Amino acid sequence: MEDSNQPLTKQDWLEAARIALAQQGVKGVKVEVLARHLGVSKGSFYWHFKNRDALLQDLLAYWAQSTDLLIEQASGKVTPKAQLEHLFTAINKLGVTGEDAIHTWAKHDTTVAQHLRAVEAKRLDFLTSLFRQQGFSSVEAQERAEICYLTFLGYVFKTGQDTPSLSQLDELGSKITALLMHKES
Amino acid sequence: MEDSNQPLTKQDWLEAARIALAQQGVKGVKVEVLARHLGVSKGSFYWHFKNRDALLQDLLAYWAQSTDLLIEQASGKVTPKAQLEHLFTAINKLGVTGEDAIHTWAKHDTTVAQHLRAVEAKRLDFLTSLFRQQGFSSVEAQERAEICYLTFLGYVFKTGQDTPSLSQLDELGSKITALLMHKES
DNA sequence: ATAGGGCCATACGGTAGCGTATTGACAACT
DNA sequence: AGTTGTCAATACGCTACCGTATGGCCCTAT
Repeated sequence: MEDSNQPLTKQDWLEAARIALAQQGVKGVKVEVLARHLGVSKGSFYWHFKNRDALLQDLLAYWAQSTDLLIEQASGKVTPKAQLEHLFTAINKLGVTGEDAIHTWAKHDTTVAQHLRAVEAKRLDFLTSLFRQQGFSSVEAQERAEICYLTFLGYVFKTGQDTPSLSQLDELGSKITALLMHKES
Repeated sequence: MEDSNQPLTKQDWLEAARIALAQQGVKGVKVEVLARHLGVSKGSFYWHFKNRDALLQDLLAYWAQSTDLLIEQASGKVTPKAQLEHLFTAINKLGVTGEDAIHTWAKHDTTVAQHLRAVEAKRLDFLTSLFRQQGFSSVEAQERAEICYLTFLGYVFKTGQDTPSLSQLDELGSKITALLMHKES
């Protein structure tokens, strides 16, 4: 499978590993399985990577980038509401890359846990700043940011397409934005 | 480890498996590893269970019960607000049994997916009924129930104790209840 | 043409885990 | 004392996977 008669690149392996990670978790990222899936032998793998751990490390860095890109992209919008909504739609377009696998992974690997903590700090900081721009107090902004983030996490974690009314991430984003960005009085 | 010189029961194995599932995911539930952890050989395991799959099936049923118990318990409270808050505190007391592992598991096992769907339907129906009792329309109640549920999922999925302000599930429950149960006008 | 490097196949030894088969310790009952 | 049932140890074959060692093919540069 996946024949193209072209020599494989490190990126090809990374992409295959990313898919395996998203679908099967870390323990599903297996050298010989990836090799079979790419239509080569593992002799190829050990030319591109020192060992399996090296692949996993690259994979982690590869994943960590996406948050930076998303935040940078959303910062372009003008109002906080628009930025928050844009986040959801952008994530929806990208598709979710296996956040759940990363979180599960982080439970057993200290390095992964550290990276995850850093990434989540960035995400929460950005969300908090949005709510503060909306006029909420520091504490209130932080709490709403967390609820917003947890809801997002819950969504990407659910993966079941059986959500009745808020099936699309877009719709969820709109609803969340309306509920949490709304200021009374 | 875990010596007590008492003969093991099926429940002992189930409990050990439950912990392994929560910590390592399905692929972490290994017969020989559990045996080592229980201080016996796997000869014991294959007396209590036909094979690994049988254990996993029992494990799934074991998990599915908890939702029924929780809903039944929460139904005792009078107001919808109290019921919702009670859910969070009760869950907090029980500790979370590895919801994330179940969800990840469900991605590759159709049977698990079905059970999970059923359990989640129960949960959402209950939450929706709470919001309807509060006076929200059918659609609005359903949407708020989903957001509430997703937030909960996000919390149990996060597992990182680094949540700054809403670190306890109780606090999150209060905040969520206040935000979502509040009716304007 | 030939020498070297990029990319991969094959073969090997090692470990971990599943499941089976056989045997054994120990208690309770007769 | 002997029989039976409960629970567990041991030994075995099988598969999947990791990592290494070695050699081969093709392309390019000299």
